[in-house]
Amino acid sequence: MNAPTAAVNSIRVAIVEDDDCIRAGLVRMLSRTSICRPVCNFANAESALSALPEYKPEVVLMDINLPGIDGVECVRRLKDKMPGVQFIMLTVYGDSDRVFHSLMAGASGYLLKRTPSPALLDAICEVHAGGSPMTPQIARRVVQFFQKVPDRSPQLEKLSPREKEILVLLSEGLLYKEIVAHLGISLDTVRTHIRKIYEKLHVHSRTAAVAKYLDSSDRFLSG
Amino acid sequence: MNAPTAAVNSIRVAIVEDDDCIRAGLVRMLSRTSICRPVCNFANAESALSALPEYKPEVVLMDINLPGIDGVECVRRLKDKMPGVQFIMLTVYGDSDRVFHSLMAGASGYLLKRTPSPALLDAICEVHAGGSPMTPQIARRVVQFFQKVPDRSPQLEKLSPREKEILVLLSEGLLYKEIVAHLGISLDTVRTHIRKIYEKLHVHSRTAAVAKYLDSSDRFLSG
DNA sequence: CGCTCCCTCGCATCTTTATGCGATTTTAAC
DNA sequence: GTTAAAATCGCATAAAGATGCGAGGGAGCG
Repeated sequence: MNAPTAAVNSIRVAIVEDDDCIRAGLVRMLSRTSICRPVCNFANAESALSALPEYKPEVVLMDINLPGIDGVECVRRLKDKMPGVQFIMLTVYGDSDRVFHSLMAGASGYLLKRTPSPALLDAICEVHAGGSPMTPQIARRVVQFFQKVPDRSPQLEKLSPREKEILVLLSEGLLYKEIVAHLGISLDTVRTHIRKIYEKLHVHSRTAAVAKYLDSSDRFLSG
Repeated sequence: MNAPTAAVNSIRVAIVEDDDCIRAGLVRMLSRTSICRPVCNFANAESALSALPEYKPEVVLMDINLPGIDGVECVRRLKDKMPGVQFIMLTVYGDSDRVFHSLMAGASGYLLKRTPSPALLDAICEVHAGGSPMTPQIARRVVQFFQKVPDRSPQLEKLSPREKEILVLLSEGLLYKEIVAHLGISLDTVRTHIRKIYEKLHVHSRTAAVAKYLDSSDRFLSG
């Protein structure tokens, strides 16, 4: 099974890349394998946006730097129309901001353009199988995101258990009277607790307290 | 240069793993290369916490499942004492919650125990070079974090640019009058915008709006 | 025992928000 | 060239929130 002809079960791949040379190279590379098949390719986001969906690719290789509409925005719009399609971003270097914007736009993988062909093929398979291929360098950028809150806010730790409990309810948008109903205490008691919370967090409004709370702890997880 | 003897410039690796068999296997494997060198190994977190720092490892392979203090907590405490050391978590399968807890505790890599030896060695080098090796499956878990609102909050997208702008200010805890000063518009205009925001988000208080906003979009990035 | 902290409750007052019902202008879309 | 949406402003009223002052009961500590 080394025939370069398109296998029926090969992964349908689309390419969006403005450099003619690189684009042709990718097409050629994909054509030489049986696991992938280039079904279409575009030199800019505009043409990809209008014509790419017709080809029903399963995986899209997307250059992040495109003239006009850039790769991130292109992914955002395409992902909206084709939620099941997997996008791999290609970039010349790991631009931190764009990594996140791409991931948030719906991309699943993030590779450097100088990735060798075999690794790129692996990545296409991985992303097609539900993984998120990315270079360790780029992964580190992502990982650092989860580490940037070293000591979950010193002020927050000064709150008493009851105060933390109420702060959580505040952050969920409950009215004072709803907190009253929820905790079975009087309105004035709620006021007193919140007053203390404000003192300890050095704020003067509930939204500021909530902002400080949500901004300085693991709003990510349950515990 | 195939001598199993410790090279001077080899990466100093520590191992924390409660399964004697696996631990011995890792030590043996690392001993057979010139790029790494096992400098110590422990069967539980407690002994690692007290003795590991003395050996000054550069990379630590940490089993996530340990009796008593678990691997995540162990990393948290060790990372506190040795910020420059890189930790790679080892797990039998990709447990979603623990992935994040590990990353937040300070781990940089996350691999499955069944990772083949060459790949594990690569990972040690990568983490030592500032990367974050992880399997594509685990990377996907991390990536999904940035996408966890598949259609990034339908309601939020209905907001006009100005409304989004004001919502951001609201979420930072600014008073109406502060928003007035910030945007150079009248108090009543701010009211009108916020009224529309409430309508579109189906809420009736600023905190509820902020909660909805922070809970369903990119609180991560600038724009 | 006195001290401190937490949780509870009350009253009074002032500020901030929420919302109903308007309006005009500009710009983009059909 | 009408329609629609966005951004701007105004007035009025009612609800919610912020804050000052005070106070009693219980848990824990030196």
